[in-house]
Amino acid sequence: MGIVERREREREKVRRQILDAARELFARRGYESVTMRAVAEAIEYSPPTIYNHFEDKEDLVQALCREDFTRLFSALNAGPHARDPVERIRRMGRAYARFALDFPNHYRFMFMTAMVPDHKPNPDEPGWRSFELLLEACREAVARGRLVGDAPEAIAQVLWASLHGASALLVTYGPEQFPCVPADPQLIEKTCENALRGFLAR
Amino acid sequence: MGIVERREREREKVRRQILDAARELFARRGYESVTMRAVAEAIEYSPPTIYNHFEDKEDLVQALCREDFTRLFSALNAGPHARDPVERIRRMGRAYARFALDFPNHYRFMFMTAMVPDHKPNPDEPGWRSFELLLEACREAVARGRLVGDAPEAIAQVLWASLHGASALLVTYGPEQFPCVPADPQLIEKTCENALRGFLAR
DNA sequence: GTCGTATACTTAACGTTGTTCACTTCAAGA
DNA sequence: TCTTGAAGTGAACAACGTTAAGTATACGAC
Repeated sequence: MGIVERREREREKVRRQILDAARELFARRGYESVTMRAVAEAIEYSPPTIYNHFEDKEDLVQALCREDFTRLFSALNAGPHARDPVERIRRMGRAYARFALDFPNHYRFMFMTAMVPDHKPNPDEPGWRSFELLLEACREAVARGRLVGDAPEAIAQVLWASLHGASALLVTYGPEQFPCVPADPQLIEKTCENALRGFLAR
Repeated sequence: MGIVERREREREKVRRQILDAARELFARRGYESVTMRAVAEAIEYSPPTIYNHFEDKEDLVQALCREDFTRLFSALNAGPHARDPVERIRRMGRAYARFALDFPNHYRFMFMTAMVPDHKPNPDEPGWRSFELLLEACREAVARGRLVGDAPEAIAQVLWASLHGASALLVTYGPEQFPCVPADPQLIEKTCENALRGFLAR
């Protein structure tokens, strides 16, 4: 009865090829440059074959991003587990920003692109799970009196928003194209630190 | 010799019609929905006519955004001129965020979309001029000892990044689709205030 | 008034995109 | 041996941005 398993494996293998080819195109040149035909050509299949594995182009890129974001969340979790929750937030912030700068097209698609209007967030999504990590650290920091001034949920959102802002500006403009004055080379670090400082108990 | 002037007026009138039709489409349904054909149909001309007034679609939308951003910068400048530079920053922040939420598609295009790689920022661009407003207020605040901890240029960038982050998250997800916990209804206000607090002299 | 000329505009088309349909092929189960 | 179901393909469709070629018209010069 290994037949259906073998078929399943073969199917999975093609799916993998599609994802890998699409990732290459997507990471290098962004959403618009991932054409179904280009992906098909890269794996030496005809374009309609992709539709046997993915509903449409958006579904394909979503799957792609979900994979890579899963890596991010491992990165957020990895490293020595700092005892101090504030230090933990700092390290997560650095890993988060590093991901944004290393995979700007993924970041753009996941955090800077409108979803379908009726899309409800889902606890299995990496976005949800990563925010939970931050939220947990904030809860602990508030419980220990290290962060003050608001509820952990609000603090976590403000911290995320601030760091997202710095990351998104760099993803959008690059360090070279800021208006008026060039981007501060430590913009991310400073934004993260300043947002924390606003909540830090003294 | 009013003939060339009249011709010029007629030409300008068509240009206006194009911009207004495109604005309607763009504001309501975003960049992708602004098709040259749809704009042409709205003004009852044939599609190629648009190319007599704009180089291509991107040029059209750029012109559109420049117009509306000019309004933003008036808004940033308007209102009673607060004596206290920190209060001025607060008010600019509110006007900025209001613009982002009122015109999310404009905001997305100007601040969340990659420009052509070789594009150099331009002092006449509204983005540049608005940042100058913020920078000026920061310089004054630092000079008066109201904000401390870094150079005015760095402070201005961190403040902008933080506020942009909150605005961009709301533009992307809307208040309903945040992961894990719903968006704090005061996210913008809190992010802005927290970023300021981090630099405030005590 | 008549003749070139420049300008605004349109029709038709090109090349590309995402996606669908009808068809073939071929292995698995009855 | 026949049937069935899935995988894969070629051709096509509609929509897109954009361009080329041609037409009409209003202008300036004779």
